[in-house]
Amino acid sequence: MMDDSDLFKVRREKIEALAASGVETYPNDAKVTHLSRQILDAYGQMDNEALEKVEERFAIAGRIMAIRNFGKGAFIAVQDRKGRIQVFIRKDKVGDEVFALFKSLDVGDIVHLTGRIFKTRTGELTIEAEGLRLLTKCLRPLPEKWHGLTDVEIRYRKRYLDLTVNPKVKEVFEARSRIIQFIRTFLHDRDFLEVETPMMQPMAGGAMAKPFKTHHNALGQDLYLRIAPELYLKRLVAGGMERVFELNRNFRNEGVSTLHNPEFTMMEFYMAYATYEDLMTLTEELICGLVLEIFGTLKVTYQGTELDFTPPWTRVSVKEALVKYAGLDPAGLEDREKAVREAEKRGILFEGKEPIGKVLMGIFDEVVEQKLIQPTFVTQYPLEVSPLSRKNSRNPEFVDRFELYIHGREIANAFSELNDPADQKNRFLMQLEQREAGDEEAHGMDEDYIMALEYGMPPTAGEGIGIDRLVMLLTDSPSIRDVILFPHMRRRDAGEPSKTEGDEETKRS
RNA sequence: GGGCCGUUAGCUCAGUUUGGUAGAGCAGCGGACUUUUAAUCCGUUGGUCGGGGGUUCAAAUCCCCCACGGCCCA
Repeated sequence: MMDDSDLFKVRREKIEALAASGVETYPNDAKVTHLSRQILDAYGQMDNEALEKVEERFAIAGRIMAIRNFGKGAFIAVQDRKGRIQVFIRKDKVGDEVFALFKSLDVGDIVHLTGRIFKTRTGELTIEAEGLRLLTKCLRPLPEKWHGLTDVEIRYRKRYLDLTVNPKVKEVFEARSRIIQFIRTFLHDRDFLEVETPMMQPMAGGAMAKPFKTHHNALGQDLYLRIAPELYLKRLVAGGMERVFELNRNFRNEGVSTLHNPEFTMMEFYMAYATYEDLMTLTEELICGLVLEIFGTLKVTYQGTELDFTPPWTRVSVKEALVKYAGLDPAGLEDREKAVREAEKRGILFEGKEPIGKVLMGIFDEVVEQKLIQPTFVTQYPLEVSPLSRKNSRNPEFVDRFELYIHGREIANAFSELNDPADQKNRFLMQLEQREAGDEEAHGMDEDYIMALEYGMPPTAGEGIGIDRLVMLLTDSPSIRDVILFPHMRRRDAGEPSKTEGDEETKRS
């Protein structure tokens, strides 16, 4: 379709002409000696007198991002993975043949350049070209040099273009990589073992969410994409892997928004002989370490709001938070009827079957969550919404759990794990009741997990941290799509179901 | 799921209120120019106006449906 556009045709003809003249059009033998950044760092401070004494020759490669032509000379901006450097090419230096090749090049072409360095009149360190090769032709015009690519839909669908022309985008993903690297190192340093557990599970457990369903043809078996790795990781703890973590994708069959992508990255870790209180301290250490790594300070700005990560962070129970942030009368927390009335006052309606814990959390989600701007640990969650969590010793209606909120968003969820198999079985039965009452997200019964607990899992604390949301905070990104390279987008040819798709996928694997 | 906004040249955008031959800048093409950096100057090509239907002598513009996206709400 777009192959017919004049711009495409002109560029294809250029490369066909080169091929016809005997030039290898897609060579792969070009050797690179320097990155743009290395040259600028090493020689950027020198004046021309000093640069003249530099005998070294530099070979760079990258994409042409700008061409400024002057008849028998030209400036071009070449972009590699570390930035851009300017190259000056002059006819009397490179000769007629190479200069003619240069004249046929376009912005977007990937080239190899060799030469010496000097400074221009305006003081910019520049390579004076002695050699030039076209490595890869860019057949389609790049977005405009000044405004760039701003259409967010195209940015997400064609991320390669976004990365090429919007340098900030790459910085976000470089930060993401550093964040993940930091987390791995942090946990390895504390003797955690990184593991990988099934993403395709016969039943999707470990969280309350709707799963994606798929099917194994040879086994004739339905499978679910995991909503959490939790139950497998705890089986590992039962097996003696006392400290494990997994940093990988979860899948939840829910809506998409600036905070939700159907697949998202979660880091879960489990630590035997620790409690949820130990994990609060560990979480402060981890996230403060990250914030310092990325910003060099604990006070950072996210979307115009200053966040202060200086520990210790506020710790407040769900009930205290309901009183403090939602203005509930403490008496309204006592029984279900009063709680429902409090909820109704705030416009939140309940059908009539939800246990009190769900009612309290309903108010919490609606009213309190958005007010937790500074890093805050919310503790002591109702039993009904925490089927895998250990009961609090003093108040068994609540569990030893916390969630970390920053900027009104849940960033982490952790608890002292329930390792009493009888209690766990009862909790699953409670969940089944909720499921029968119409709660599609209620947890299912996992007999094998209970059996693992029957063999014995040591007292353990576990936590999940939403990596995408954390990266959003640490890169000042307003949307989760800005921190996921290829966020899920609705297909554009939605009306036309493709018959071959399934076949292709089988062939590929 | 609901509300609002958007979709016009490869890219960034005017043009829609008030229907009357579809525009600009950049990119491209031709020409001038050997220290520019959004280089400059002269000339010039390029459009199923997201898709479909309707109203009208006439629709990018008004009406309806659909697709995709963004923001807000649930």
